[in-house]
Amino acid sequence: MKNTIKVERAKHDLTQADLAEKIGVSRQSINAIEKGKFVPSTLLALKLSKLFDTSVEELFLLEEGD
Amino acid sequence: MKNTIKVERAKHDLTQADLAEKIGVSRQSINAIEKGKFVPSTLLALKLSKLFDTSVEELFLLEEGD
DNA sequence: ACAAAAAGTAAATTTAACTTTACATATTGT
DNA sequence: ACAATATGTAAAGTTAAATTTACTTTTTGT
Repeated sequence: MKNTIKVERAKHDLTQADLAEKIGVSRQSINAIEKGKFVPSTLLALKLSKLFDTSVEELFLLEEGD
Repeated sequence: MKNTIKVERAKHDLTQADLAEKIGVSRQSINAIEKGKFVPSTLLALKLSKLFDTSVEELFLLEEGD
């Protein structure tokens, strides 16, 4: 499972802390998600896709073995 | 958080057990998700939207307070 | 170069997703 | 009505998501 959060964050000029605050999670959670340490809940995924005006499918990409 | 899994399942003529097997979770998980007892992981949400040929956004709907 | 801001990391804990087993109720076909 | 299939539910347990605190490293601005 890959994700494009770092890129979207750059497009929207947000720091990890900014993003964390906007969607109501800890900064470390954003960092961990970007680094692929875990996959966020559907709730978070939806909030992220909404904020970035994209889709969950574009933000989170299924890979072989998922 | 609402979801339209029951409807999609009907469209595709699948039982809860059928769907559970197809995406690799227990039947009770499907039932619990349909009943709104919990929100599935992003991984499951993506598998469901793929199987039903729709989007996570259409399958899972954010509500007030989410 | 220096300071400040941003990002990375990690251990310990809490909360939520998901499983298993097991049984109860509802629906459908004959 | 009866049997089979499908759905609902619940308790107990496991796994994964997310938090908190706290510290280190990297990046950016002046």
